[in-house]
Parts: sequence; C-alpha cells; structure tokens
Amino acid sequence: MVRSGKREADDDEARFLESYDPSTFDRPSVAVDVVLLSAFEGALYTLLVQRHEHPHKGRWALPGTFVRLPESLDDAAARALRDKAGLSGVFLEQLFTFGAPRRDPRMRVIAVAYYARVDRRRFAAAAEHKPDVAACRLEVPWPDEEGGPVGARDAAGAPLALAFDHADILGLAVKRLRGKLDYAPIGFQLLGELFTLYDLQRVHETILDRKLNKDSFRRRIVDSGLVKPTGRSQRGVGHRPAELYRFAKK
Amino acid sequence: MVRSGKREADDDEARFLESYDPSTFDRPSVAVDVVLLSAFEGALYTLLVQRHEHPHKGRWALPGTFVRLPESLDDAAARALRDKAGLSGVFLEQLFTFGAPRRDPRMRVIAVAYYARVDRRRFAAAAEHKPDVAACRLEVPWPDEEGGPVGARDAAGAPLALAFDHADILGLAVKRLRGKLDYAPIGFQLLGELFTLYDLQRVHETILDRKLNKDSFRRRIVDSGLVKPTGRSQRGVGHRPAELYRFAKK
DNA sequence: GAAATAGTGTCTTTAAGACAGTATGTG
DNA sequence: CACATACTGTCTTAAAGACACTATTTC
Repeated sequence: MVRSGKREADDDEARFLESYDPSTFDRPSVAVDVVLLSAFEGALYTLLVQRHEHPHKGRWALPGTFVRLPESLDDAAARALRDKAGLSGVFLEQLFTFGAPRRDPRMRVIAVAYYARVDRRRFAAAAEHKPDVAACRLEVPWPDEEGGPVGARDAAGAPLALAFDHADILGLAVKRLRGKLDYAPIGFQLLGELFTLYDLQRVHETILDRKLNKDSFRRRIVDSGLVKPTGRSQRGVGHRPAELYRFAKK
Repeated sequence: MVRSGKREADDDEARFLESYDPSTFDRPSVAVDVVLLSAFEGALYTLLVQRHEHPHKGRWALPGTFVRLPESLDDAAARALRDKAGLSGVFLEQLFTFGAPRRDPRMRVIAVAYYARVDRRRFAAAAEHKPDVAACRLEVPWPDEEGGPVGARDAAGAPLALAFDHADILGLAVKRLRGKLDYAPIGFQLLGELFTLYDLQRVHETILDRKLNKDSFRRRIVDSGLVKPTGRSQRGVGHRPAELYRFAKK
C-alpha cells in the first residue's frame, strides 16, 4: 500500500534524524552585515560602526552580527540594525553573500549582506544612536553600473579605514541601488512623507551621479502612478512653490 | 609616532588572533546548491539528483554540497557541479542565500544558491553523467516576474517530489533568468556556437513564456552588437535557410 | 519688478509594433 | 510551381529629450 509505504519512509527518516550527529564536520561562522543607505545634500550616505574589538580594531564596519541558530537570516539582519542603530521596521533586502576564505582573519566567516533605504530623518536618528556610530559619505569612483569597491569619508572629509571586505559590500550595494533605479522609481524611500518632484529628481541624480532630464523625469514619475499629488504646496521657498506629492501605496 | 602606533596595533591584533578560540559559538552548516538551466523544445529544464540518503530520501534535489573551510563559495559551487554532473568551466552566478531555520530537518543549514546557463548539448551530457541524475522539465505556474515556487516533472510528465526548499530556489532562478532577459539578450548562452536569430527568439520565448514580436526582436538583437553574422547558412530546412550567427565576444 | 524655480505645450528623435511585400531554399 | 520561412522597407505609435513659454512665489 502506498500510504503505509510513505509512513514507513517517514519513520525511517525520523530514526535517522534521531541518531544524526551534526558535529561531524567543521563549520564556518555565518554573519549578516547591513548597508543602511540614504541620500541627501548631493551625496550617498551609509551608517558605519567603529570597531572597539579585534580584529580590525579601530576600523569602521557595517553594522552586523553573527547569525544565531534558531533565527532566520532576515531576523538576524533586523536584529543587527536594531541593536547597532536603534532602527526597526525598516525594509531589508538581501544583497549578496560574501564568502572568501580569508575575509576575516580570525576564522572562516561567511557574511550575508543586506541593504536598506531610509529617509534622511531616520538616518540621522540612527547615526546618533551610539557615539561610535557615524553617518559616512560614500565616495563612488565609478560611473553607471560599472561596480567596484566604494570608500567612505568622515564628517571632515577624511577617508575612513574600512574593516574586512566592507568596501566591496558597499560597492555592490551602490551598484544594486543604481540598477534598481533604472526600472523602479524607488527614490521616495529615501525621502520623507511629503516631497516635491524635484526633491525626488535630486535623489535620483545623487544616486546615479548624473543629471537627469527634468521633463521626461516628471512625465515618467507621474505616469508611473507611484506618487500622487496632495494639493498642498511648499511654503517660503523664494520662488513659485512646487506641489507636494506622497508615495501612493497600492 | 603614527607608524609605530600602527605597528603596535598590528602586534596587538596578532596576539588576539593567536589566542582566539573559534569554537565558542554554535554554528550553522553552509551548503551551496546549483540550478543548472537550459531551454529547448519549448520548455525550461534543470538538472536534479535523486537523494539516496536521509533526509528526504528518494526526493529530487539540486546538485549541492557542503562548503569546506578553506574553499570559497564559488569554488564549492563549481565542485558540486563537477562532482554531481561532470561539468566544469561553466559560468556560475550567485543567486540568493536561503536560511530559514528549519529548511533542513537535520540541523541549521544555510544554502547559498547559484545558477548557471548551459546549452542543450552540455546539458544532455550532464544528465547522463550518473544514473540518479536527470534532466527535468520545469513547470512555471506564474507569468512574467511574479515569482513563487516552481516544480519539476520527469520524462513521462509526472510531478517530482522536491527536497528541502528547492522548489523556492528553482522559482527564484527562473525569476532571475526572466528578469535578466529584459535588459540583456543572454539567450545565446543556452544555444550552441552557431544559431539563427529565430533559434534565439524561440529560447527567449521559452524563458519568458510568451510570444515576442519578430521584427523588433531581430532589430534589437542585431543592433545590440552581441551577435555577429557568420555568412554561413542553415542547410536542409525545407524553406529559405536562415543565416547562422555567433556570439560576439568583446 | 527681478530672480528663481514650477509647470505646460509642442516639436523632434528614437525604439517598438504592425504589416506588406520580396527572397530563397525544399519537395 | 507550391510552400514555408527568411529578410527588407515603410507606416504607425509611444516614450524620451529639447526647448520655448507661462505661472507664482520671495525679496
């Protein structure tokens, strides 16, 4: 009978699992690292944490943590962001998994990188969460989606020493962000609730690091239906005030 | 002095690494799984291996292996493909990392999924590599890039029981393949050295699961410069023979 | 009213879809 | 010569870029 055959196989598997010893093989450690991105004042910013422990003591690292056994990767990334930056409720997307054997000098650590886009206000709040957490301006040395490592600078403009392969992780996050912008106007995730179309255009220009055509940008965004006008306007801007828009949830 | 300060910090870090005990924390196992894709006869195909061991004994799984400590993720994926399918020299791309806590009943296993596109001939050779390896037709139940799990069927058309979360991995591989096709005519990676433009169009139509406009498809592909005409033609086709093209390496 | 940016209307350019019509093999 | 598919040329449509022009606020 098919049914008892299936039952028998299940029992067999249950017995196997009972006696299975998971400690047979050497295993790597698994960590998550989070690239928290924002864009304002014509530059891209990320959140970095200065390391007070070895290895790479003194260098700047992405907020991260080791993955606990009963916890999903997404949960570990959310926990890292909560503990290191005091942020919760942020939409996190998996970016890439970095697994070069010697990327951490202690031992084999495989890092699952995540990235998230937040608006300027939440970003500033996160940067003030702890004294060793800082908002750092990114230096992207390549155009379009060429790719490559990306460095960070402190408030005074001095280059920061990054820990591990975090310059590569930052590079991939920027590349992914630029790529996404080509087919999804996601810029408003980096803006507050209300924004003008030109605010949005400046965010896109900052991310892509090139000027965009104003006319076709407006047409494209309005036609996409992803933003809706609110009827309200800017105030006190020294020129004709622009209409304020809002992200249109579907 | 800055220099000796740096030197001192290095020595400090060296001492730290000397005394570091990596066995302090419980660690997950890390595996790689490879989605080998091809497209022919109007359908997408992948390579699956029947499991002869617990867990999920008897079910069909993607070729995979545990990652060894001194080995990169890319190398582990290439090794899995070599050992399970006898293929080497295939271009592998990382797809996504699956890390749900209970995706493997034995223990916590985090799977870094890879995917690769191969032509029909290499695919057939791989499928005949071992008796428990089979070329399986994929059933994609969703249009465009909606996403979701994807099942497989055996040569007789009967649905196969897939191991672990491999239906989800297959689903993401198909979604990624479709997405890539929108901005890169990569279809020729699934064809042999010489092919007609209509061969290429059929591959694209198979992947996207919809008809394409012949005129604009030809224009787009020829204008892209990614293929070049060879001057040679098909023979014995019962109609005017089409010119054979070749992938133009840059 | 000057300055500055918001917003509108229209022309041009480019790419995609539609489709008619010609070309060239096999049987 | 019939048939099937390859290939070419042209018309239409839609989106993007360019640009002229009007609108509305602060100073």
